[in-house]
Amino acid sequence: MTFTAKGLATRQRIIEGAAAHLRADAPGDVTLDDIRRATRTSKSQIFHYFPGGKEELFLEVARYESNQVIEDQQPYLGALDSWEAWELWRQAVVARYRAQGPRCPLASVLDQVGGVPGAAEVATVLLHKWQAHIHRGIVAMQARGEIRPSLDAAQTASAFVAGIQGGVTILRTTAQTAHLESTLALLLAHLRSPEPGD
Amino acid sequence: MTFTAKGLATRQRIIEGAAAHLRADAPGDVTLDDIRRATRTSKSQIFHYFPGGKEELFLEVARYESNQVIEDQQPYLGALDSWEAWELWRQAVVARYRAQGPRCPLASVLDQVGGVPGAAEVATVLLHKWQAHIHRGIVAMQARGEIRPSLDAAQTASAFVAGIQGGVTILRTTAQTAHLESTLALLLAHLRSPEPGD
DNA sequence: GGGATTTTGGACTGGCAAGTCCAAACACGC
DNA sequence: GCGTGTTTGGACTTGCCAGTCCAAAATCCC
Repeated sequence: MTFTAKGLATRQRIIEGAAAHLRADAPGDVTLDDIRRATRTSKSQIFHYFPGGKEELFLEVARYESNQVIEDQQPYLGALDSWEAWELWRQAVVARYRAQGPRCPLASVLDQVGGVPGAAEVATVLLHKWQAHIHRGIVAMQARGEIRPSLDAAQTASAFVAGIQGGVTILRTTAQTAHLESTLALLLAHLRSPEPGD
Repeated sequence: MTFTAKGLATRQRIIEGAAAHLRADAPGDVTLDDIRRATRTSKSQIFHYFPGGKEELFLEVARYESNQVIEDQQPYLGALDSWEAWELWRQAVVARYRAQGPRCPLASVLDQVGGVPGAAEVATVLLHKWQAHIHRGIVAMQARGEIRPSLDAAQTASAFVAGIQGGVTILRTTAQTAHLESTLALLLAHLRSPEPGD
């Protein structure tokens, strides 16, 4: 069961085609026939390249979209070492989710796979990476004296991730970015707020 | 198509039985036969009391669970007019979600109905109520001089809702309350922080 | 008590979608 | 070219589940 170069290309085409299809409006319940149609492939190809069937394919798509989430915040997220970088990052996050609207590619695909353990793992890994970037940024800012040392970097990074996550969740159901923006504004203000008594 | 008292009791039993079933571990895809079994009713009863079928029934369950979410935070959420009340409220929220673990009753049922407009509305109404309570609490605290007047009450209430929402979402996939707790701790600290320059 | 109405049981239907299977086309090394 | 392994098409099977239907039992109201 080894794949040739052509085979691998087809496999990739299926993943990306499925991802594109899941990004479309209100995908609802997506069937393998939908994917088949969207990617101009046949049933046997899907099972040939993803022996685990639907679950395996969708997990692959979830990994793909999960990488996109981080990618879309670069280069800012990777180098939060100045107030300017933080500001650009905030704008990138808001812009990305504003453009995306209520359709969240990653959430859509995770909805499809449901509660299998692999899905939780993809989400957990993403959250960790995200939080680690923010944490590094806060520590860097503290090192250069831009953020008060008494601020709990771990707690703050955790709150950032939770706030963004919540803002995006609310965006998905209300189609409003207001909550996402409020959270980011408040958290950035919190970062900037001086030592009490300064 | 009018219902007698007995009929209404059956109808209610179906709603509550379905809610209980949806709270069980990993409900996955819930079928009407599951509900039928869990409530000791027959197919015809379900369609008799919920002519709209699965969608109507599950929306009813969602409304029921949505009320629970607010109820479980009372009486604190309705009277956030002292630091003690805020603290008790925070504890109630954390305790509730810690007890609930990764299974969120409301999220489970909303997962089942999917993207129908009614589902979004139930969620939106809940968020609004929740946010209104918090907003009232902040304004009340400002009125008695416990919170600096320069704090943007609307933005902060919005961030609270987003942060809690995100914390709960993360709890659902990681089974950890850490993010929820970080967010609440940070936001409460933000409420208490003094006027810059005081 | 009796006729009208509501409530209940559960068999049945129809459609849909995941996964299987076989055979045909194709690629690649020799 | 030839044989072996890979890739592709698509018909078919299988099982599931929402929703329908009819008839029996219970209830209500006069």
